Amino acid sequence: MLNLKQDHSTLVVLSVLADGPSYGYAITKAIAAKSDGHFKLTASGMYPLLTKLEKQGLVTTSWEEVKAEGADPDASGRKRKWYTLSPKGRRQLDKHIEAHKQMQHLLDNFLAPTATATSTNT
Amino acid sequence: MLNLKQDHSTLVVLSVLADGPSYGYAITKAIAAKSDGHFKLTASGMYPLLTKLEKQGLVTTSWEEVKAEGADPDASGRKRKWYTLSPKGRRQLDKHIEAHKQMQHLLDNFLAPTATATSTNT
DNA sequence: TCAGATATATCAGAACTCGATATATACATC
DNA sequence: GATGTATATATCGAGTTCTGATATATCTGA
Repeated sequence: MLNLKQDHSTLVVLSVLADGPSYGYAITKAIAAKSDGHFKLTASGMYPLLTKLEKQGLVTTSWEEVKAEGADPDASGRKRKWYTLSPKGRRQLDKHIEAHKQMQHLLDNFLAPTATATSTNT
Repeated sequence: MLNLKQDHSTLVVLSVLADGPSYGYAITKAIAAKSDGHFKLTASGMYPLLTKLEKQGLVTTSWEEVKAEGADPDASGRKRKWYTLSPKGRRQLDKHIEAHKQMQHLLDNFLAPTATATSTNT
């Protein structure tokens, strides 16, 4: 079980929201499912991050009541805070993906089997 | 210019040392060169990390004097602290590489082109 | 002599991490 | 109706990490 750091969390959360609006609890479940149970983003990591994304204008939010089946329509039940990826957020996701790919590419130079500097022609 | 975080720093530093012993200043230069000038690991990130690696037994160290050309052999000149990858460090490097590859693999699930959330229907 | 490169190292304010805690509803089972 | 588990959002705080600034000292070339 790998705890995600902010960089990866941001990438992953924006990616999940690119599939459509969602809310905190569902996002944590989606991340666990999509990573085959390997990624873990707990509430204490998720909510501060979502608040940050909102402040940066990458997501927009709205509250919605969760009506229980056959519940009194006037009763106030549990609430969900929905997060929707904004156009700015989508552009940011693209940037994050690009940056991630560049990072991977650059790291490849360090992951190669320790070459004994043989022939390296250009 | 990307500042490296500890996870990546560790991977990259151990990787550089896998090519042979080196010292702090040279490692920062090697990282910059190997990453085509994109990775930056400053002194304030490098030395605490090297100390940590030493404490963990991943590297062994030794001081060596840098003799100036034609200098008095008895004069005490500038010193270098050399870092050598230990067998434990090499195993740790392998583990880091493996973990990194798994992370990449898992992240792929989130980087795939999002179905068509940019819905075209009106 | 002066500037810039080499070389190691710490400091401190800021940011981040993450288990624990708080609050509340929903639902199945006993 | 009590009990436990899942759903749902959110903050706290001790510990760790990050990073520009600072300190110290040597070497090299103009």
